[in-house]
Amino acid sequence: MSSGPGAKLKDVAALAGVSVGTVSNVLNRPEQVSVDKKSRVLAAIDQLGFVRNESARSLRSGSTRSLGMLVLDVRNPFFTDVALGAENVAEDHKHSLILANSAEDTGRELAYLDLFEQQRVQGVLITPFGQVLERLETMRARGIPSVLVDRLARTDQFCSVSVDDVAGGATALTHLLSVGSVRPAFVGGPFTLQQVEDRYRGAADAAEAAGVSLQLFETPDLKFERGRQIGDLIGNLQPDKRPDAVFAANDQLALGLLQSFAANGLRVPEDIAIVGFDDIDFASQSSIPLSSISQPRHLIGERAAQLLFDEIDDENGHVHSQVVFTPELVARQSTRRHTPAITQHG
Amino acid sequence: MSSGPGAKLKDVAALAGVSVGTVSNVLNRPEQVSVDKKSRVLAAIDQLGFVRNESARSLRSGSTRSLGMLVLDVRNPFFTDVALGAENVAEDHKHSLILANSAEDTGRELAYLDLFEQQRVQGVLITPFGQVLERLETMRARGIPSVLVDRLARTDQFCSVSVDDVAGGATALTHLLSVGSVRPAFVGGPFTLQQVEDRYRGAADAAEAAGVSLQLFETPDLKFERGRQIGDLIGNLQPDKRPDAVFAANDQLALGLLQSFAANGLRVPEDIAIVGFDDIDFASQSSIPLSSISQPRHLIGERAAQLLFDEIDDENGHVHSQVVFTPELVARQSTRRHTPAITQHG
DNA sequence: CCTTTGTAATGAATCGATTCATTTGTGAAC
DNA sequence: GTTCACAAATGAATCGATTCATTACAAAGG
Repeated sequence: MSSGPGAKLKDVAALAGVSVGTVSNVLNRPEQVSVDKKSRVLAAIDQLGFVRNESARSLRSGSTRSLGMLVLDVRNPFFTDVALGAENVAEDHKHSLILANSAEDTGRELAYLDLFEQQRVQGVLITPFGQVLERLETMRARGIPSVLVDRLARTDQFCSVSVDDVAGGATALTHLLSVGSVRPAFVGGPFTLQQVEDRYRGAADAAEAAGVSLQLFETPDLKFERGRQIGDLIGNLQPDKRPDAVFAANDQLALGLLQSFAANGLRVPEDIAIVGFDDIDFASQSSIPLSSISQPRHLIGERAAQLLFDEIDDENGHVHSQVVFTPELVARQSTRRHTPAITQHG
Repeated sequence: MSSGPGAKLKDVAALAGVSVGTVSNVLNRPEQVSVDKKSRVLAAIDQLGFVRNESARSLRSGSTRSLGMLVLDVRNPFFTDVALGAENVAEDHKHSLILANSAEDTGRELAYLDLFEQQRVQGVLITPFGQVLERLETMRARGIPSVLVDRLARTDQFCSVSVDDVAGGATALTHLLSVGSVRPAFVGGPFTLQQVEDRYRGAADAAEAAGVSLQLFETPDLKFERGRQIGDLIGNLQPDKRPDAVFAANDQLALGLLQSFAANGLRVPEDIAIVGFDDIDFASQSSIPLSSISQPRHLIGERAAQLLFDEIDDENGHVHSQVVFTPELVARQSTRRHTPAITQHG
């Protein structure tokens, strides 16, 4: 198990007194090797500290045991959770997952796709940022299939795993109404983001169905700071013109609103209720625990990886499918119904 | 730029009417190739959609352009930030970074080290969990050096990049005293974690130097839930026996405390001040922004990668060094001095 | 005109494991 | 005793790029 650097298959074979083919068989088809030779080989491997050279293995065998995964932001726990789900499945298939970060940068996105191709990964999980579908098609033509994650494939050329943002938006707004809101508002943007668009549409439709109008605060991004800014704006409105509940397009914005309201002396949920989207860890860890719409992150990663292996293993018979999960409400204190009889202190 | 799968160097050479050696030169030493042949080769590459096979490249050249990085928890933004810093440096060296997650599991840790060895990465950045130093030594003997991240190397056999937790602890406690605390407490554990031990020691020493006693609430882990639990415990103490300020060993704990205090009607910082450690994003995004001790995460990753390349590039002349950063206080509302004259509302 | 020098280009050998057609060995069946 | 079937083991060919010793050619110098 110790010894000098660079022992190779040949050395192991020599020490064990067998052929290189046999050593390779011990590694790859142990059931075809007699017990005594197998143990001699294993002993030799141990003694020499032999580590198989993966480059050589995959060059000859034509298959790397790895998948590539390209996400928009590794710092975002949503994506790391999805990645962990995918990694679980990859592990079951004895593959490893190479995680890369496009950081919402077209150049980086293409560079990593190049890298994945050079590494000859068996398949790619990707949340696309730029216009890469065509590129992904040519990659598939060259034998590297891909699955879209957190994006609905509009064509039937791809498998995809996503979440029904329209339904999520509807759920959020219905919840606000159910806890007594009569002047709800939506905070989020830009509407060029499909997910923002969908979440808003779901909420707007639900409001209309209930005969309530939905106020709109459009933002250029979904960041915390922006939430604080909009929160200050809302806090300065006359109490009778101020929304009594807010649906924020994601939790970052919602946390920004929450901080601003706390600073401006607005009570949550008594003066104004808040529901976010994503249910990141910190939603539940906020001083006033934040209600949110939760996506099955781990499951998204798992399903995506399963679909990918499905295509890898059955190149021809595979039919693409679109998996759409319905997100669920997690109600917490930020939308607790305010019962006037019992004034809450906490 | 498109076309069928699997074009190889040989095909490119044939199409361009040159030898394979020349094509390889275009890829690796373009300055040694005449302009016209170079352009013909590039045209052929484009036409065939040739993508170089990285396995073959690294098998022959004996060098993979990649580093391995093994962290305790990819979900923790601290580690992703460190990884991004390391990735920047790797990129400058035209290397890619393979990020893996030991998830504080000895088995996974060893499995990934195996994987890195098989992949023949050029070097490893690691925050060790189990007893792997010996293993890392044999890896180095086989040509794969490593640098310890967020851990001080006790031997001079390794480079390491870490943070002075003792100093950080002292800073935290001194700060609490400076904003008027007379009954400070420390929350954290287990003390088998070096970092907890160090942070406590720093704080305890600072307290002693100031002639103040430091109350200790020891915890079996550093998670949010635990913080809430301890928070409830503290909240139930008699006001005159209750600490007037808490230093939490990390921000997760601190956020748990914060939530508990809010729920129990304790005002922060008026009734009790809180300072955390790590300065994660959500420290500043909490309803009551949390003071914290900030570590230069990005810089830690950069320095670690630089040290690693230093050893990779200069195998022999390299001398190991220990880089220790001093963390800095970021004071926010959770430790704002309470001036009795002006009662704060926000 | 011959030699020298230097730049471009060539292509066979090579990296280390896997594969597979072939050989060896063993026991059963006739 | 010969044949057959089957399992175990062999080792040469192979994957696709890189490397490097060698060749080709042109320009410069004498």
